[in-house]
Amino acid sequence: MLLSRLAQVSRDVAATSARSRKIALLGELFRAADADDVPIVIPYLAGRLPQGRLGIGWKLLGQPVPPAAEPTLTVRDVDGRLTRIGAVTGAGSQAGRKRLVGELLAAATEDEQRFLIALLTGEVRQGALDALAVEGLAEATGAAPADVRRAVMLAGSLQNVAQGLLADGPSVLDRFRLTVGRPVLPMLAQTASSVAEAVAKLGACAVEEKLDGIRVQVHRDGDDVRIHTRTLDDITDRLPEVTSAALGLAGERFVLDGEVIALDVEGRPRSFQETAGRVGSRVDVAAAAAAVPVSPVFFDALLMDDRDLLDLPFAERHAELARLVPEPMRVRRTLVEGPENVSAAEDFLAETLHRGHEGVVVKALDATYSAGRRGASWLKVKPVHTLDLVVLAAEWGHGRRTGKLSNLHLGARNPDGSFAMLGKTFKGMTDAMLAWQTERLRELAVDDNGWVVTVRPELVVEIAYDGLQRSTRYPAGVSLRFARVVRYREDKRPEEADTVETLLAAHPEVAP
DNA sequence: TTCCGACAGTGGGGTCGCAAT
DNA sequence: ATTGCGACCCCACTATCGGAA
Repeated sequence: MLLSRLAQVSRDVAATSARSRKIALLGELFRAADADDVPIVIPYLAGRLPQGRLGIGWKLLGQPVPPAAEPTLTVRDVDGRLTRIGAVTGAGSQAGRKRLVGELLAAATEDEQRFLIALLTGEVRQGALDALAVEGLAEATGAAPADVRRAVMLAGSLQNVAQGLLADGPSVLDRFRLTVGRPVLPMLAQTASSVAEAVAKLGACAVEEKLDGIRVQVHRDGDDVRIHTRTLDDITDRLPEVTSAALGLAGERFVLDGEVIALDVEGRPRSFQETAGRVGSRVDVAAAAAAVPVSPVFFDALLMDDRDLLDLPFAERHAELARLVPEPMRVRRTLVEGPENVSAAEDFLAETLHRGHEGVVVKALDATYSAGRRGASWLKVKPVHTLDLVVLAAEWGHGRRTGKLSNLHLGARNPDGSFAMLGKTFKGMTDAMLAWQTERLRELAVDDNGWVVTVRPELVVEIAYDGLQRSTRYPAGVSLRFARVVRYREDKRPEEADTVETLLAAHPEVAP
């Protein structure tokens, strides 16, 4: 199949807002693909490369290349070239990769170039990713969408399912079962604004501490232990302590879900930055582990011996977990029967925060494990802080925000009346707010370099954030974590904005 | 007819590792 | 030795479609 056909379909998919139409277009393309093309065509149309990321970003793509006049590239040709590009490493590799990418782009038409660049940078913005590709695949093969979706979650990959399905039909879907050693997409949580709201929604539930670490799925099969992240990357080699802990449990075959976190000698959590730095260290793992040891803390069991637990209610999965894993290696929790016991849940949240953790996750006791979904049966609750900050500048938006000032630069007051930038945010704005702030900030503009519009510091905005973190980038030595706009404070003057001093006083553990 | 679940988009800060400077 | 880039951790929120109620 020619690449030009994919580029055309991607354009058509982007051009329609109707999901049913997007799915039909994808299904049509998948039906037309040869068996050999399927492992390439499906990930491409889901916006991903079968090879994973290749170390090619905006910089390496360089200046525009004159396009070819006629489409000649086949998808298999492109796949082969990209595999070779990914294999280039060592000194001179950037120049080598750049040359090969340039040759590939030179062989592509304008349309194909657009698609390839989007694919390589991970920015195929066609309003359809994995979920709609799954629907398209179901349509192309006559399989039930729910069955395909489940197989993909269990396989951890759309590609494998697609290949089997197009070769052998819907009967292959039963082959995809939870297997030790093959990671499944983890279940995710939605946000609730309070414990009371979460308990009211879920009824009988477990309230568990939410640790600010790295999500892990741990598989053990005899002496073999594998550890995977939320995106299913294999990080086994970086976490010898977790491997030892898994081997120390009195079970031969299991799959557990949990978090790894660095704790200090008193058992209090170290900062997320420390945990993330440790888990990210690959070169000298022994030194990293000596400096920042991490602990696994589990909250769910997906498989035990040869029993798949995914469709059991959480209460039963947890009972299995508790039989295998001793209490210190499980998250702390409390059970709540319903809204009448909400104060117990609130007390537990307060205790958890006092112990230095991030918040709680409220989980329905009757819920099955919905792999890969951000289901409504897990609700996280974290405290939210707010500040009144001053807009120092704003950046022009992209995509559907093109022509709107989007990303705000936020500042707190210094003693001398100047402002210290604490970070940026593009979150929390409605379309109406975007329109309003674009107009208002243009009135205040003192400079526009085409990317950033600098403004007189007069507009006050209320910002919600999850906490402070150490920063080498910003002048106060701290930055806001997960800042988002709540509302504009036109009733406030910049002299009334919050100060760096009060901010640091509110987070003494982070203050430089 | 209205409501709501699921998705995609829009980017944020930090850290590590690698290659280039 | 330092700098810049890309990958991957963590993530909040809004708009929209289309099926459920």
